[in-house]
Amino acid sequence: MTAHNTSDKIVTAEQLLLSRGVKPTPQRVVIADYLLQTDSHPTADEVLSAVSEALPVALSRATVYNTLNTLKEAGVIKEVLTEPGRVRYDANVSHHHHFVDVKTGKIVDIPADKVEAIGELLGDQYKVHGFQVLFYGELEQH
Amino acid sequence: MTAHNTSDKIVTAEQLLLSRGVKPTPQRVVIADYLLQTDSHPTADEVLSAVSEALPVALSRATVYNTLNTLKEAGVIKEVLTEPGRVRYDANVSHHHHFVDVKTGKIVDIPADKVEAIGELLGDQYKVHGFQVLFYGELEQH
DNA sequence: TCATATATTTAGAATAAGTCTAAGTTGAGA
DNA sequence: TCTCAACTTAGACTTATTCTAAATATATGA
Repeated sequence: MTAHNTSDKIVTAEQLLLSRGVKPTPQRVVIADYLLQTDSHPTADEVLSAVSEALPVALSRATVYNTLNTLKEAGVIKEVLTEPGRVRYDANVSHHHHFVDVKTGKIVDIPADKVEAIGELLGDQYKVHGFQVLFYGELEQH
Repeated sequence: MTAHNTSDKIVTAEQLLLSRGVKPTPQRVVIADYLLQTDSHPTADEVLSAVSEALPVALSRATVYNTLNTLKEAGVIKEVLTEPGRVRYDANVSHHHHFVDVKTGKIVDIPADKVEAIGELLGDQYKVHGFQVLFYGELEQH
């Protein structure tokens, strides 16, 4: 299966892993592939069950966690924290934001340019209850 | 002990709880009080040890969790999600953002108005590696 | 005040997400 | 083909949090 990465070129999960220096084992390929073709921001457990049922070979929970960490360290995927106690994963590693529907829990990507005029905006597509900007970086001394 | 809430009036933790319809038991008062006078965005465990050591009476872990959930539901405090696997708490319930120092883990509040021109900004006080806008709200149908 | 109902707190058991460990499997290169 | 390092695995372990059931405290009404 193929998927779009941040560039416009269509790449296979295998090619993507190779390009990031990750050995494309069958388990890693199938997990990366699943993340590339979904927009559902799944948890590790959701990855495990989705991939397991579409797969003949068994896949262990430990491998799912190992692989997600490997892919994250290699820059192939990103963590998304939206709710307490669970980590979600996103194969869209471009700079973007997230909109969480508080009723359904659905998470959709918001392109970075949409957020330039952060206050208003999204007005006709989304009912924004609130938003949280989370900065990562370094404090200067004192 | 007294603390500033979002208004300028100085209120005791007890007065704050009463105003939010939460019965001010000693345990709740001491926990709310601790949160009001710190800016460290502590986890439940950090609340437990900080409050326990400053307290003659024992305080159980379950009470800390119960109280944090009660205070959150009453709007006295907010959850802050910055890292996987841990929930932090903030008695500043005004609309504001957070800056996480990736070296030290220190979390500081960023006033909402600072974020109006989100891209540049913070330039001379902080080295911003990146930021994440997290929206909460509701999707319109389709 | 006393009795009773209700809310709160507690210790510890239970759960859930994630990590670790040690053994087994795989595959690339000599 | 053999070997070694990398990878995967099951299940034990850890950590954060919730649940349970009993004990305690508080409020209410006679």
